Amino acid sequence: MPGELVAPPTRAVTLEEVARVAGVSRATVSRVVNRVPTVDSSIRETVQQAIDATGYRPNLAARSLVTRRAGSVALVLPNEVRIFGDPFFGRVVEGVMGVVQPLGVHLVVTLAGSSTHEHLVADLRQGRLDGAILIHTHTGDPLPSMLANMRLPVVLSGRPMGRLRISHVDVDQAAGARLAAEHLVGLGRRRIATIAGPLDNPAAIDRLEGFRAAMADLGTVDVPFVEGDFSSESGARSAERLLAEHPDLDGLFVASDLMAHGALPVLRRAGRRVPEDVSVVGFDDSSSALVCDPPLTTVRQPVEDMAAEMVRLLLDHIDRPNRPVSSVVFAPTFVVRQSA
Amino acid sequence: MPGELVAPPTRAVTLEEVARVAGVSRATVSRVVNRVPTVDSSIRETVQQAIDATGYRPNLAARSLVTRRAGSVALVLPNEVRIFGDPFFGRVVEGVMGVVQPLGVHLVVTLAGSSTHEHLVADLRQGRLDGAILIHTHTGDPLPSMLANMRLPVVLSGRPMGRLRISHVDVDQAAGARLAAEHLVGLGRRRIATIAGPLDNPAAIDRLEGFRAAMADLGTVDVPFVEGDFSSESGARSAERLLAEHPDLDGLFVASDLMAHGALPVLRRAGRRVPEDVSVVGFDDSSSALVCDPPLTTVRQPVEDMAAEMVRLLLDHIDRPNRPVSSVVFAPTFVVRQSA
DNA sequence: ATGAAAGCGCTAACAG
DNA sequence: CTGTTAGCGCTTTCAT
Repeated sequence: MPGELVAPPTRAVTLEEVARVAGVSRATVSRVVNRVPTVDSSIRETVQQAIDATGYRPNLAARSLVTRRAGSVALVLPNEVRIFGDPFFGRVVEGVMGVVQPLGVHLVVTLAGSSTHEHLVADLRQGRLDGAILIHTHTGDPLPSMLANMRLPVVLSGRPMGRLRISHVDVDQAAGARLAAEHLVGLGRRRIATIAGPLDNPAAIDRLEGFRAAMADLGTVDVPFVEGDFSSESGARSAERLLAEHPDLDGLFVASDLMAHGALPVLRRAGRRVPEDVSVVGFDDSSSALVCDPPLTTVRQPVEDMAAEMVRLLLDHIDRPNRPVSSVVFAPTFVVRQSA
Repeated sequence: MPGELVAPPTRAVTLEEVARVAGVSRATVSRVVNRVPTVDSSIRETVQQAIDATGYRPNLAARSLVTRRAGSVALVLPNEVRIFGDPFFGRVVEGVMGVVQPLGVHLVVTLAGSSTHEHLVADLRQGRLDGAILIHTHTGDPLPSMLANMRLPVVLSGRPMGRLRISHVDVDQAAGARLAAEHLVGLGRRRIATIAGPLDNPAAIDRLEGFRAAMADLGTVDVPFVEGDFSSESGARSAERLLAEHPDLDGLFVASDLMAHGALPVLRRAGRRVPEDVSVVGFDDSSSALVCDPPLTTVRQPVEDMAAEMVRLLLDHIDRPNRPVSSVVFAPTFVVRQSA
């Protein structure tokens, strides 16, 4: 009966039916589906054929009801995603999807915010969500500690503030800043300044401190800096201030590509050519680094890899509730383009 | 016993327990939870108190098993999200979340791609997903027609190619292009050209045709154009070609902000000041419009509203499987910044 | 208006 | 190694 297999069955196929077709019990079919090793291979064969013939697909709701596993994890994005246009996001999603999708695990996206928190906690506790990945959680955000205290599976991007014990993934911020310092100094720059991120943010702190430490090692103990907020607009404002206070500036390390993106036009309008008059180095290697004029030399974070590692950690926490907290730190790389 | 209510219950509260506490049957509690009107108000009251006291939350898996509703919808993003850095994405998610979150519906994000297609179709058919929103689906992508043929709830962003009958929401592309044309001509520009998007894309086609039609109405029948691919890099290449072929260019309509972003530096390096020598108008009002130098005058799509409308349409399709296909078209607005 | 009971499709003891 | 059985927590007739 050609055509029968391609036509969508009106009614979903159940374990029961497969069992009937294969002439075995539901339990056996279930074992085959779940790859339980202790099944006679000839029976397994028969069952598999019945599965293929019927087009059986497990009903996840039913499974979820008994296993108490939802098969979905939350990705909690900072609200700034919309404000700043989030150049990061695509890379994060890609990295996460790479591991989650082959497993058939759903990625539920959520925007941080108090009303979300309640839903998130409820969903996690109800078992509608198995765990959560928190991206760039805001300082003072109670969510990380709340989830950690409830012993719910959670992984953070970036180190947590304070002494919170939560699994997280980070890039070696200080090492990245050092790469920038070495490059700038290696270029012969001597009047180097930096635009930092918001200093209530661990990543911003680590980049600034790391940069200063590296510069000190390279012989410069005093590095002028101004604090931005990671937005392109704050990059512009900060560059203006820096230029006013240090007109002889010849090197600039900007703690995010987005801020660098904002700083570049300011430099240009002030008559400074990049990279001839001042070399500028960014951080992230986000998509905005490429659309900068000139294209930005920057410290690259392996965001996709980091995101993939976050899910892996999370899934492990889900599988082994008593798994100890752990953190993994990735090495940054340096991407030389035209701005330095 | 202070502290008892705040401590997370080890075991989830079930309907059964609430029923016991309230002294009624499970069915009654279920009715209260689901706001069935035919419940005596005093009983409803009692039950509600029991619910509050126990901190009861329905188990969605159990509910889903019987209602055959997953309570989650998919958001299928184009793969280019990662390549182009997707300035759109934040706005789409925000719009969707605005309607989905209060309803407790989960948004499952997916990246377009053949391996995704199988999963998506399977999930939809098994009821693990209630419907799907397809963003900027690629031309020739079989997914839209596949889902439509299976009569699964689906909504598209942008009009479908061909004669496919699928619910969708779009912005009035031609009207947007007309706004650009009128602005440019109103500025006194007479040597106007345009950088189009990929012409296998409905939006790109509509913008180009709309622009030409408007220009014709304004007295110019021949508008030079070159075809880009919506990426910033193609914007740069296209601007180069246009400048080479039409050095006297004084007005430019670029079919996406990202391409305009790429075109601007090319103009500058060619010695053309924007907006003094050439006025440029973009399309989208994505985040990249703001980081352009100078900030981009552009045609704004009400992306958040459009996204919200997409979910509303989708949820309606889910609720009423025989609901007729419909499309809603939003009016663009014009945002004057400094590039024109 | 409320309760009793059936059953959604699946997994997991427990026997055999 | 396989089958039987008992639920998982909820909604929904069907009686009452």
